[in-house]
Amino acid sequence: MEYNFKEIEQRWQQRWREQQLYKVSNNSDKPKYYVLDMFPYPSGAGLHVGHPLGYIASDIYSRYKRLCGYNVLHPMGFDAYGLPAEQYAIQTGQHPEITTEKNITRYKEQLSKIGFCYDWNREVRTCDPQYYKWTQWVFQKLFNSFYCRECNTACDISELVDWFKEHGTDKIGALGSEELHFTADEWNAMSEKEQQQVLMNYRLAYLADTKVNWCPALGTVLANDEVSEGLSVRGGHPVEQRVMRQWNLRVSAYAQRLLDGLDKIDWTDALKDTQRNWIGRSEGAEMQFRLAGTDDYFTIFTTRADTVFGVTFMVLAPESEYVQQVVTAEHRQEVDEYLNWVRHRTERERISDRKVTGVFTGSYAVNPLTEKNIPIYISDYVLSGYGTGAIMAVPAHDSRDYAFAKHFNLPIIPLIEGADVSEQSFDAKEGVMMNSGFLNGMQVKDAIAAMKRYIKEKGIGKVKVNYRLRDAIFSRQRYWGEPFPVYYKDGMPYMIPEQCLPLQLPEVSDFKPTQTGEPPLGNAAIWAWSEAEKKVVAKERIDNRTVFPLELCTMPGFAGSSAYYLRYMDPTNNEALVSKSANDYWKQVDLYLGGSEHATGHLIYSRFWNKFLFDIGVVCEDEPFKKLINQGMIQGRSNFVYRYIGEEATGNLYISYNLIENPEYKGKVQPIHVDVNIVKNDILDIQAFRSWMPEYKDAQFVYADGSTDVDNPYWGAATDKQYICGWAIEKMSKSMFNVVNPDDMVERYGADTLRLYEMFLGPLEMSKPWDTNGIDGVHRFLKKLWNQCENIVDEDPTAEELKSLHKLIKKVTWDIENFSFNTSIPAFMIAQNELSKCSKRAILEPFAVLLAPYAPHIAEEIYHRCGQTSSVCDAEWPKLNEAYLVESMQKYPVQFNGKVRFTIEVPKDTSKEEVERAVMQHEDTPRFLNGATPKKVIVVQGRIVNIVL
RNA sequence: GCGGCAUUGGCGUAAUUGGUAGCCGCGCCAGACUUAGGAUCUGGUGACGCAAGUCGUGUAGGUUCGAGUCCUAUAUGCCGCACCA
Repeated sequence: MEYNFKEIEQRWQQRWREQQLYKVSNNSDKPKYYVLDMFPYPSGAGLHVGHPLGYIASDIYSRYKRLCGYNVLHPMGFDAYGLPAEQYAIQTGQHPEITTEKNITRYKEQLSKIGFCYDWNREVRTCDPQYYKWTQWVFQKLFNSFYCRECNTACDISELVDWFKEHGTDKIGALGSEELHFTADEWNAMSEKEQQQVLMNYRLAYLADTKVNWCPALGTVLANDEVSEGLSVRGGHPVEQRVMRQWNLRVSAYAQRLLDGLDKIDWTDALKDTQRNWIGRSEGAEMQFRLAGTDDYFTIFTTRADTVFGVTFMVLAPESEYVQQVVTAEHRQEVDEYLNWVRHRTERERISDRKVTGVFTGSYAVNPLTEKNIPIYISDYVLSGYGTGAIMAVPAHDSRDYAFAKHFNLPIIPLIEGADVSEQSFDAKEGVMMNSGFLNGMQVKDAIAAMKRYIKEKGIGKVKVNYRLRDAIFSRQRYWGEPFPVYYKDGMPYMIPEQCLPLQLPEVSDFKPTQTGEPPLGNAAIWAWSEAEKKVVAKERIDNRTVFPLELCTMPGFAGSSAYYLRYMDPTNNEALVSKSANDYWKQVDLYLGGSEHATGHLIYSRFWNKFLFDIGVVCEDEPFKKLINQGMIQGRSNFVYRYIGEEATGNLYISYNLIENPEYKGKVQPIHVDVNIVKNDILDIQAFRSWMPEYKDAQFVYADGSTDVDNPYWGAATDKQYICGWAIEKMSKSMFNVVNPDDMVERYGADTLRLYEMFLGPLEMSKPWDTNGIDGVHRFLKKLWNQCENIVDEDPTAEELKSLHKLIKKVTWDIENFSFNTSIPAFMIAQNELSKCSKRAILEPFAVLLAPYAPHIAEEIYHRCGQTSSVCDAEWPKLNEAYLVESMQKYPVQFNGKVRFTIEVPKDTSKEEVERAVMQHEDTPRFLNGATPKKVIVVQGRIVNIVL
């Protein structure tokens, strides 16, 4: 009978739906296991064949865990807020809600065809008010919290208020943007607004004038991880720096905990390194330098305290607050010109053009150790956002300072013995100190420690740890996002009452930003907050006494994705983000699968968000994702034809790829992308090409063998000749005609084949190109298996058959537990081949269970042919019996992986002959050898390691 | 510049972790069945050699009885961070 995958797959998918087979309960005696995929953003283009890779892997693992007796949570949802939907709305006038809904429907349709075991009852969508209610709720909690350095946890802001009432800022443990100083009396005398301004300095979600990445093309600000090389990650538009009043999240407060937490979780080293890098902890010292001729000091940060004796000048960032204090009258004009020039440079210019620039301020600082006066410069190579925005320059041992010193002809004092600084600086932290007073003769490492002690004793500085991690900018000047549950009274933000959440996204007349430069929510007619009525009312009613303006920005994409894994635990709860009992049961995500592109975005924010929720007692685990695997990207594999563009070219002639280097064609061909769907194994389907696009209707070819149909009026007859296409690995994209759609694959080969083939392509974590050639191989395997299962009989299996089965059990179990899914498919093929004559129930039933995670539809079918009435999903994972392997080895010794390995002890210096004799006499030997003579015995100093038969 | 990962037949890859390198698949070659095949089945397929055999995991060294696997350099490619003091 033919393998009718379409019928089988549809029938089973329907039955799974009807029986709610994948519905998961929060009450179970079974141990829990939580497998999560990073939920997709439903774009208009639909899924391509690369998207399901991770989903298939997680589905295999989920199904395996279920077969092993776990209660497995494996949900799916949609990250539905975001820029593309809104930009589409601006272009077409369609409401993003409608397009998003349409895209989600399409995604679900595509996903369901592949046969995933999601519990769709738990689906979440970030744009659903019942979902974003809790995003807004967490935001309010962040607003009402501060970070306590002493207890290392987030605390309620009311505790801080109580402290201020009693003690002012004395012995304050709260972490703030700036260090403030006031007494209890001063606090109590402050107005409501003044107090609110002070508290803003400590809140975990706070409003501040921040230097932001402003993207004019997108009309919004972007977070650091959304910008790369001065361009927006989405769309690649230029980004400029601007100071704007924005919501921020005090992620930096959690820098150390985010770093420490990495040691407790099972992520790859690569990903942990990326996060460590992003957090960027560096230990150093803050030092005070006196401004010459005054009693004013300013503070710098350095990791090379040992090099103070080599400081020959100072540099301030252009934005540094010290600048105005330091610049002298005669240098003011020059400095202002420079500052102006710097301000008008875009981020991109600054990155691409790194020539040395700077200006002298006219002032001098005093080196605290040499007591010498050193000039103070301003230069944009010093960043205002890191450390204190001021540095001490050590040109001999820092390449940037070196370049600056050379340019301005400043002295360079080497501090390390043997370091040649005539051509370049010596940046390595190694060697013996010289020219450094009491540090002379010390190793660099010891010198750093000694200097830190020294500056602490002398009171000229202190040990300090700095982090590169900045606070996250949390405002977006866009429509399609979560509204802030915030209104403004007297210029200060206030939270709308918790019981009024969610604050629903209003209708607007236009999604574009308003002409006044306000975000699109400025177009909403009904967008004001009535304190008395506790509800949203018409904007025209704003009087700033009882009715107040609401916040016009929306939250960024990462807001909704930061806690979605918690919502799956308890998706319909209207009383809490997640109930205590649900959270206690599911705890944290055991296995998280997704792309590594989220390493410094979502995966940092989510950990921050979770740690905060842990601090305030909402969740019981400090880390959200116990184990994380990054699946590789699937790239496209494009095909090309080569149009002849030499003299006498008609623009109609295409040269076979193998000929394009020939002298007559070399340099005279132009590669043109051709649809990969009309190419097989790099051979072009001539007829399909001619009808692909009108311009190729009369295409003529020089074929692989050099023959041509240029002069052949009946070129249609030449289709038995081969035209070879070139190929390249590129991003999968419509414009390159290399997009392969999973629906097409399911249509042609079935979901089971697609699932197997995606795993077969290579290791999960590796990036690899999609190449449809080769899918036939795994499809053939399923067809053969299908035919083998036509008439299943109840006979006792032979030892050989049991051996094949148990070999497979061992292999597949090991593979899944080690996420080595690609190596299971060869094992299945070998086993099928070995068992091709076998149609016994006792073999095929466990075989079906082993196959079920990979190819669930055909596995169900085989399982039922074996007489089972329940789903294969509720079967038990086959038990491995090594005895079958050993027992069969006695009968078929040579067949056990072709290799037998065991160890026996023999005295040292035993000759090879004696060893061989010892092997033959060893009690284990007969079992393996069965009378045969070993072909080769490998002896290792007193031990036998290998016996080859 | 710093950090991470990779490099094995014509191609994707495997080698359970230091033990016969190349499993499985694609492609290719040969054969079978076909009126026919972009169908199916069987066999072969790292290189050199008629052969026995020799050589082979980017390159060069090292550790080891034994290295694709460990160490040290080096080259190439990919990824992340980057004027972070």
